[in-house]
Amino acid sequence: MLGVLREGDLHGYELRKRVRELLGPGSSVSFGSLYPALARLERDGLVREVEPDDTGGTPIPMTGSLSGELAAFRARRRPRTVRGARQRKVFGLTPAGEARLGDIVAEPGEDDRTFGVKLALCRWCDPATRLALFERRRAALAERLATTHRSTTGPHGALDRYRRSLLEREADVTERDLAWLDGLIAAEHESPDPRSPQPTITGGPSA
Amino acid sequence: MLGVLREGDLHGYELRKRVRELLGPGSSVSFGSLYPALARLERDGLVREVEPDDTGGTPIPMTGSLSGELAAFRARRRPRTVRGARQRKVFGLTPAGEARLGDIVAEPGEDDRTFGVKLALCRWCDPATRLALFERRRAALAERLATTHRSTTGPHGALDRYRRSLLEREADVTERDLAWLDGLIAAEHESPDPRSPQPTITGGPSA
DNA sequence: GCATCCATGTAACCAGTTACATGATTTG
DNA sequence: CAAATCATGTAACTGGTTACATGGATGC
Repeated sequence: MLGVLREGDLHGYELRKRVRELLGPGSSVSFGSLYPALARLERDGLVREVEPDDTGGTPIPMTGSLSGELAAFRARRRPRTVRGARQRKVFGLTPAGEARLGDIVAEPGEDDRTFGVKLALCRWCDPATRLALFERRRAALAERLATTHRSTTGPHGALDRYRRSLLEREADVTERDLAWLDGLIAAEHESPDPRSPQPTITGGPSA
Repeated sequence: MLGVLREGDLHGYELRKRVRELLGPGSSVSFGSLYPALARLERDGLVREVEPDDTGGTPIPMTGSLSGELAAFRARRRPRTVRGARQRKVFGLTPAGEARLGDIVAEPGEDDRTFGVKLALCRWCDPATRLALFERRRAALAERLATTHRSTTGPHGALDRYRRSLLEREADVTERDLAWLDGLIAAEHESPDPRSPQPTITGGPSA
């Protein structure tokens, strides 16, 4: 949620949609978990209700140069029955929230799910943290590959063909992920920070 | 747990180890979840405490020579301090548990995690159910591939390179999984039920 | 005016993790 | 005998899902 909000202020309903598409199909983020989580974040001072500056909520243009953070102190609950802006509560990251987001990407201990999320958000952290994330992931995958190979030739000699196939697939995916990560790491060394430059030449974010 | 018990009676401690290795590295099954779950299964009549017949539990010296202790049905909590058989409670599947296991593999709605588990256990269900499982999974992956491709060329034109790479990897893995599943399905058509035959010719378990 | 979507929440329930408590067995 | 491992549990905390309750906005 912090990572999605980093890209622009949003209200809960829209935030949920973004989170769902970020986590990919099959993800389950219900309102019953999202709103309490949002309330917790607000209580901890990581997000804050802000003026709806319409960068979020509507699928409008791109490059929302995130001009938020301004005029946030005036965010009060006045009835905004303006067309297209109902009783929505729009949230934005606080500085503390941004810091927390950086910490989350930086702190170790990512599994398959969380690594995907971190990768999707790592644009917002500094190049060193990002590279460390990649290297950590690479080490974890290498370790896993070794474990998987041990399993195939392991003590339980008699694996049925389904489990064997499962292990083979696992090894295969892990190997490819390693190569994929190597590519990411190499790209990182070439141009460590793709966010600020916004290069219109060197194959930037947009095709 | 039902699936692991299907292969032999086990006590909780050993069951946890088996479940952990079944779910692969990075899985987290704690005692605090396992024992209550086991208690629920027993309450629901899916598992039952049985005599330890040493097929599972210890790879150590067999034949506990538990002589004429007649300890059979009255497996009370009395201290059975026989060597190699401590105060363990060994559980086995009941017929209802076996049926439930079959139902679980058969019922739709598997995500990435649960499909792996089902595949690892599908040896125990009938070929038709198994094939249906594979076909369902195949359809789900095809759907996902389409979704992923829509995302790459989607409305949010501006994907940073990390997200783009993530989507490309996702598409790649999904494509390979489709091919992998096709292989499994083909193999299924060739020999639908590999549990009894145990062919020693067509590329056995060990390399 | 009624259905439907948008939008925000709350309450009951369920389940998992961590940490704790206990004790038996084996091993050095 | 002390420490490590095996083995079974319980309690507190956390957090997620489902279902429910509410209400404004939009379209027919």
